[in-house]
Amino acid sequence: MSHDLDLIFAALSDPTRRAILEMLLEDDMAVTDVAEPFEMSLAAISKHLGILTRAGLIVQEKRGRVKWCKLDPSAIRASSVWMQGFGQFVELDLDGLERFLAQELVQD
Amino acid sequence: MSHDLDLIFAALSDPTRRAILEMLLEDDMAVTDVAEPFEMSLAAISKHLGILTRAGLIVQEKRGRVKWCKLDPSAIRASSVWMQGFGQFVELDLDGLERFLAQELVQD
DNA sequence: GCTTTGGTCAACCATTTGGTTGAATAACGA
DNA sequence: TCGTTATTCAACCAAATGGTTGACCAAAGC
Repeated sequence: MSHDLDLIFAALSDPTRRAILEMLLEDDMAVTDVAEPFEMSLAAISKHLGILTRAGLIVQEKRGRVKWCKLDPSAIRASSVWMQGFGQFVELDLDGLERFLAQELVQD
Repeated sequence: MSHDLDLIFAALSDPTRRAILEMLLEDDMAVTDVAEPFEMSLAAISKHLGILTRAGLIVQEKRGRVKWCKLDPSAIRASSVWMQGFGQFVELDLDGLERFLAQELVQD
């Protein structure tokens, strides 16, 4: 529950795990399907998913023999809040954020 | 120059380094002064500062025998931009961001 | 029931990480 | 010039990380 920034940032520091998060942005996925595009063992992916889960970045729910993985917004929000503590940085980023929000509106 | 998210998030995953960043938010500091509140060797802090520098989170500038450390916004911005890719998350965080921005206006 | 499918566990390995200490370097102050 | 201050370097260490493989368990499917 309490968002551990150590775990969150450590989880985000690995490119495989960031790629997994980006995949889950598209849709919820089963473990096997998450593993498919990567050139590493299923066990390795399973470990990565465990790290993402412990960091609170995803949740895993077992239905039948399939374990579904889906994004959990709360941890990303926690780290994002920490970053917002860097007021001057957020201020400097307003341009980018504005562009982003404009783009969001188009997509709706 | 190219912001390496691996390095940035790995740098942010250590509590000592996040504390250092928060200290530098107050003011630029010399290496010895950065080390003062921590119960670890100066060499260890020097390593942490190296990691923050390589991640692009701070810049170090030597004047005389003193090396000054200051925040560098660009890397935080890079990671923040990556997070913004998670559109649904940003959307969920807009309330907090609005409060933050309102607070910023008061401070000006 | 038996076989396949989905996923984890355990043991292992190489590499990286975060710390230590002691020596080295470089600039300032007297 | 000499000692002090600021900082890094090098060697070392224990623990964590990211991967492997093979055995294992549980749920379907035939």
